[in-house]
Amino acid sequence: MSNDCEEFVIHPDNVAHAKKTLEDSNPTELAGFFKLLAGETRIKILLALSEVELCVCDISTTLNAKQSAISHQLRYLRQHRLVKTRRDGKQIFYTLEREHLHPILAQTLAHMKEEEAS
Amino acid sequence: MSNDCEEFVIHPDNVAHAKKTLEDSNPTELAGFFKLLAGETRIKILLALSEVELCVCDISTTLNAKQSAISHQLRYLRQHRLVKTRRDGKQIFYTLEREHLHPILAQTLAHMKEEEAS
DNA sequence: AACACATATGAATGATTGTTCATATGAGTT
DNA sequence: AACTCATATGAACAATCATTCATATGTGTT
Repeated sequence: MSNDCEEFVIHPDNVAHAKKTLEDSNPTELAGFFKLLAGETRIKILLALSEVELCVCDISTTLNAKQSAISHQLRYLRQHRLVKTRRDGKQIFYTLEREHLHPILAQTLAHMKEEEAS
Repeated sequence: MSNDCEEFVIHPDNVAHAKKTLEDSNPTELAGFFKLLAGETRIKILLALSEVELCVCDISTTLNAKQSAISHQLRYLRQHRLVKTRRDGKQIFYTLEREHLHPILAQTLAHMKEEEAS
């Protein structure tokens, strides 16, 4: 019935090392960051914005998705500083907030073309 | 009532460009990849394995999590070729499958230390 | 001021994902 | 062969997340 392995340390050195590695990182933040990129709609938005500025309307046309779905995702991206907005009349234009773009994401977006091109 | 913006193209050039960018990438695959990293438990497992080999028991001790939760996540990581296994008697040891580790993830794991250390 | 358009948002619904419990499998030990 | 330990897995449940619909806000136009 019991699974005592959780009460004994089987490989103390490795476990100690792994625990230290964990403590030295920030898994929660990391996972949170990847969650942003883990949605197809959000990734599409980021890719769509990777070279041009688009208004909400353009984005929903591009992705062929409902305006409100896009708006909700944009809010999420906005809150996490991945995109920024500019109002022009009735329209609101979105661009990538490149300064806040985690180097990892920047690289990813860059990588994409190369890989797909080959 | 209507929101016609989805039927008219507001900024044709930008939309065309964005559509092309989208077609040239693979958003579904990309999102799928990030989904792997978007779980706190999975990221912790990957971090824990980043420098040492661990058996399932060690991992659940390290993360202070239930064995079956870990096993389920390990299966997921295995299926996606992020980790590989080696059996030694009753125990099964997990290591990162570095060859299959997407460059993005490899960099991320490398980055971590540097950033947290500073 | 009334209207139309672009975007945002709240609430509800549906889909996806993670964890748990119970149990199965497979290896070593007696 | 019976038993124990380590891991895996199926099914149920809980939690999280994305999308929809209805409606609100804010801007420009008549």
